[in-house]
Amino acid sequence: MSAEADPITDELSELVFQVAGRLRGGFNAAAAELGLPPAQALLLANLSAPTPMRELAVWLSCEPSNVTGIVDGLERRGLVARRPYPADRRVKYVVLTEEGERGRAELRARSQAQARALFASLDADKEHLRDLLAAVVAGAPAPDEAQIPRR
Amino acid sequence: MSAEADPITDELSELVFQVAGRLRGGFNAAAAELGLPPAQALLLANLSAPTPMRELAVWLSCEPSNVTGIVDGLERRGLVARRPYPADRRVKYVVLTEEGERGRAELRARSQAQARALFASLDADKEHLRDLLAAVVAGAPAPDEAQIPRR
DNA sequence: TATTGTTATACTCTATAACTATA
DNA sequence: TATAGTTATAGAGTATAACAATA
Repeated sequence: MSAEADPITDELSELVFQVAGRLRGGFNAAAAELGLPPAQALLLANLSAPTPMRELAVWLSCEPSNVTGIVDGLERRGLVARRPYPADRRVKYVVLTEEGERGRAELRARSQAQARALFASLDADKEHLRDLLAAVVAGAPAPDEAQIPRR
Repeated sequence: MSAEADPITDELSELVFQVAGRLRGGFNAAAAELGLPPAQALLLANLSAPTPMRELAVWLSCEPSNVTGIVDGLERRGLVARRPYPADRRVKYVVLTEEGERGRAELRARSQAQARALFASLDADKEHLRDLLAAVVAGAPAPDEAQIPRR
């Protein structure tokens, strides 16, 4: 079967990539305004509670060895700190500093402002779009389970 | 205003990233099956007619210097060729070889199969999702001007 | 032995700047 | 002068493998 056999799938893929690209661009711009590289900003935005390094690697869908460098960067900026975990001394918890709390709130506020502008024209259809996208996520088998879940 | 003031925007952003992530994963997997790195696969999938290098850089939203390496890779694999443009001898057109045509069709078929599976559960709502996403793209101001610049 | 985090290393992708050949 | 493509180089981002400390 040719690629032209299912035009609606091509349209959906193209549109999802476009919307995601604008969201990512807005997030990266917000991060740059705060002087943060994208990977550090992504970790900061999702760090709401003390979390072991190993779990951060799952959130970011990357190897644990890379988390070391990302956390190093956030620690150098004074936004997070490593804290020992007495019950298992191999483990280190990453926690937000007070400045990290402020930076995280600022980053989330700025990136959300961009996202709000992107979806503004939908008005009352926003719930509708959410439900359809949720159906896609729920209805399709997860390729792997690594997807920055909660906030 | 706090980040919790607009939960629907957070939900929409999260869901768009999840769906886009699965699409991208499916595309990259299809590319890997053909032995193509993501950037080369992206160019191959979008090359339907002879195109100047400069325009490919606009398509890929990257600097022209990077297109050189990507086209080098595709040329090494025999999938594309550079063709001189007599009317302006500075310009090179990138064209698909016969093997490139086959590879492109195969890549598009495989990635589309993954996308079709992802959206399958929507059934008749696919048109609905498409219209809502199209409204987002049409209703939001383009973040950068990467839209048919000149010529 | 297995696991957490780290280090060292390499590869991909991308941006900047300088270069060439044309215009 | 300006433009198309190239080259050289540097910087993120990520993967693999080996290591120390701890379990």
